[in-house]
Amino acid sequence: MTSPDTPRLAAITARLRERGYRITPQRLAILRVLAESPDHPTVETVYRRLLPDIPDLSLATVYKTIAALKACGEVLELQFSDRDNRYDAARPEPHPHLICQGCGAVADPELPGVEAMAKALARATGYSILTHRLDFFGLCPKCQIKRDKPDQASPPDPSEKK
Amino acid sequence: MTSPDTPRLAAITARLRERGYRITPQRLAILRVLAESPDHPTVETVYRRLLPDIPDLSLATVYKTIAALKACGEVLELQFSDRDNRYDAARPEPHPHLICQGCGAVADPELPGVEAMAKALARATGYSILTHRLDFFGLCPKCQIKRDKPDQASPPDPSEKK
DNA sequence: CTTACTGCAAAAGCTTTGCATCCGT
DNA sequence: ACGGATGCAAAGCTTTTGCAGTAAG
Repeated sequence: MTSPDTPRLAAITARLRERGYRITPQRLAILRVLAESPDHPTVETVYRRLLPDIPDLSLATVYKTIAALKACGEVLELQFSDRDNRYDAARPEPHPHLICQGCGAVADPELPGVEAMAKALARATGYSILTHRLDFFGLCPKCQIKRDKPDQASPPDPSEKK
Repeated sequence: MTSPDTPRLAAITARLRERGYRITPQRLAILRVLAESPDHPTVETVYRRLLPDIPDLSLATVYKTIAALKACGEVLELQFSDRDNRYDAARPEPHPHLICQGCGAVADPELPGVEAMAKALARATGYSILTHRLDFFGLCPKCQIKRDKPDQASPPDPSEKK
């Protein structure tokens, strides 16, 4: 029932182990979701996806596992103050995101050039730039259509909610 | 004692008025801070700066005033989930920020090119892009120096804290 | 005068923490 | 066995909300 480890998942567990973290079944499952979900899940989403398989999983464990990943630099955290943070352990290095304000989808567009901006900025300002965040907010094609038909409005993330 | 209105402050109050919002002394003071502070203050910071002049000001009023500004599109909100949000009513349109992780300073570097990226992205993905956020995180020159002398570490925002 | 605004306190979220028990290594 | 991890519940923080009194237009 357990799928084979992807290279990325293997790299994460290796890193955690060498930092002294233990790989428990809960952690492995959480890491798998974080490393293999292309949708930048929230903590809640990770939790709910795993609950059927691990009925006594706790939200705290998901938070703590993500804290471990952050300490190792193995996850990218997209912070929001008005909604749940979202996580990407598949690509922990900073990269641009395209966020649909209709359905909440988060995509990873290919968009080079930011690194160059960072270098130019560092040169111009004297700052040492360690990381960055580039998010574009808008409406995906689907939500643009739905926006025109007020009948069937598009609630954020209709699939999995409280 | 009251400084003359800057053009930006006048524009904000005009916009609020035409939307049916009332300009109270508290609001005017809050708007003044938000529109004229170059340091992207937090709600707490706005509150503490005004407390000497308006001793019974409440935090809720600051939050509510910012909500009004957001509804009118007259303030830029930089959201963080692990610290207070920061606000810029001087330049409400999206623009890059340079954030020092040592002292918490937020600067407005001149850095064109993001708009072009947004247009290219919209074309390539079919998304309609409404806004964006570009933040660079690093250490300002001062904090780089302090980082080397562990003696006098640089606490975030040494001037005004709880 | 009408209706929005203020300040206070309570409520709401999301995230973190304390602790006893459990289980990787 | 040792020491970190888990799960539960409580605590923490920032932000929002409800309400009675107050004041802008």
